[in-house]
Amino acid sequence: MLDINLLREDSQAVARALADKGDAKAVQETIGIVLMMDGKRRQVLQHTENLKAERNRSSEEIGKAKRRGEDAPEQMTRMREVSDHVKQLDADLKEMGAQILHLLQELPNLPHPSVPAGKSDADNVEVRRWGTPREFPFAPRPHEEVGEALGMLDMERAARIAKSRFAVMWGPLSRLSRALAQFMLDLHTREHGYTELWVPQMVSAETMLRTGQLPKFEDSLFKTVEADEGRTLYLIPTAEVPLSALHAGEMLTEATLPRRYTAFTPCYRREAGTYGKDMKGIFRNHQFDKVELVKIATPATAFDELESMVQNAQTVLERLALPYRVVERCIGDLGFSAEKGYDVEVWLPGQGKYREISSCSSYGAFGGRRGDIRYRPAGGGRPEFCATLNGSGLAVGRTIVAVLENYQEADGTVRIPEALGPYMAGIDRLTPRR
RNA sequence: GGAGAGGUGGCCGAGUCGGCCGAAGGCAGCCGCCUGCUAAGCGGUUACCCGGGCCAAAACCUGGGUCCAGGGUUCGAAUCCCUGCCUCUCCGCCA
Repeated sequence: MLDINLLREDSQAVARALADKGDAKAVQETIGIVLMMDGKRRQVLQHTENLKAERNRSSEEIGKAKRRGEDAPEQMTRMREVSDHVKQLDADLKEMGAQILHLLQELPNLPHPSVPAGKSDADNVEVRRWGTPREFPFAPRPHEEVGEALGMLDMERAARIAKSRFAVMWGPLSRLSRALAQFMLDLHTREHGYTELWVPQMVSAETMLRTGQLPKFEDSLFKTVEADEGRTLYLIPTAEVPLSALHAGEMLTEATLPRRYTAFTPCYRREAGTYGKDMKGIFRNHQFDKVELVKIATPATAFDELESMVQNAQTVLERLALPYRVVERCIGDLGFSAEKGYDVEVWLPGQGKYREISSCSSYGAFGGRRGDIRYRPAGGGRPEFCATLNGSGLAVGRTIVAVLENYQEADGTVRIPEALGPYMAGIDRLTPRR
């Protein structure tokens, strides 16, 4: 959520900055309405506060009179009217405030000036590349073929017991999944300074609102059905949701910042509107595992924290010897809440492309304001909103895809990356089961 | 599932028969004094949010709101009533 003061001070600058991020006209319009309503609300607010001041004064006088043993019937009658009036005005104010808040929440974050221009992911800017894609003496196959040939990836039975876009992994492949998650968590907690958390995988509608998932992305969430409709729980689409909601409404002390959290959870996504896209295998499924990284920092350090977070994600791929590139997302591809962000894309020989395996974003104070996470500055002074960041470190499902494709051999076997040695109980190669 | 207790400032905690309570006291923080260092001690100070004034901004002044949340009673609610959420204790039950 943007700071409304930004709009009051220079709405044109905000409108210009947001022009490329969404529907420029709609944004312009929203800003106009917000300012109009804000002005009106403040007028009513002043009026109301004057009445309240009068009421407070009067009530005090009445109190004093009563203690003297006197009575003040006329005053009480008059204040009764004032009170009724105030009640009505308060209700109006509440309504106006809610509307303004609602509109404010529809405005996306301002892109940082360093973010490259552009409309879609096609305009993202490659910032670095690591590793050399392996030369195959045969045509490398896509992961679903490799997995199915191994007899370890079973999309058919998964579709039968659930529906399409679900998977069953057998034996050593299943173990590979677990090994990858374990490896990533160990890396981030032991070497990158993150604290591992175990969090709810279902959260309240309120939490979904506070983390920006609702109302916009209702279509892409799975929700549960409960007897009490008011308490519907949603399955998390990413651990970012519970992690970034963790300190909602809290006041942190600067000395404890930045907080670096990581959590391994399944993620559930409806993937509505993606029919026909990445239909094969486990690249885009309704359920997948992910190790998530979340940071809560001071706004001043947010960009440094973003850079180190990307580095943390890269390290996972480097240890697994998987070639990747990093692109900086352009304004159009930045997303609603981000002020700056990078995607890490892993090389997939089966597709002959680099594909996203991690997305790291800095939300800045926009995230802290929306989630109401503040900190008290070290030297004292007024509380400030924290900056929030998040990134994948990494999506386990897609890492499996990358391993299957990059480590496949002509004979249909798949080698296990060396870094996973300690986690695979001596298995160094996946060989077809019979 | 049954019975009871409770949710107060960064933290702990007091709030009597509704008014003099944004709230005693403590801890922690900050400023100053003192002290070879440290520890201790002494004095002062510190809630948050939103308007308005002033204004480049802060400070400051001023008004309002906030004692889990939402309603209600009342001239006036941290204090009374209702609902919800959460926590704790005891009993039962299940793992």
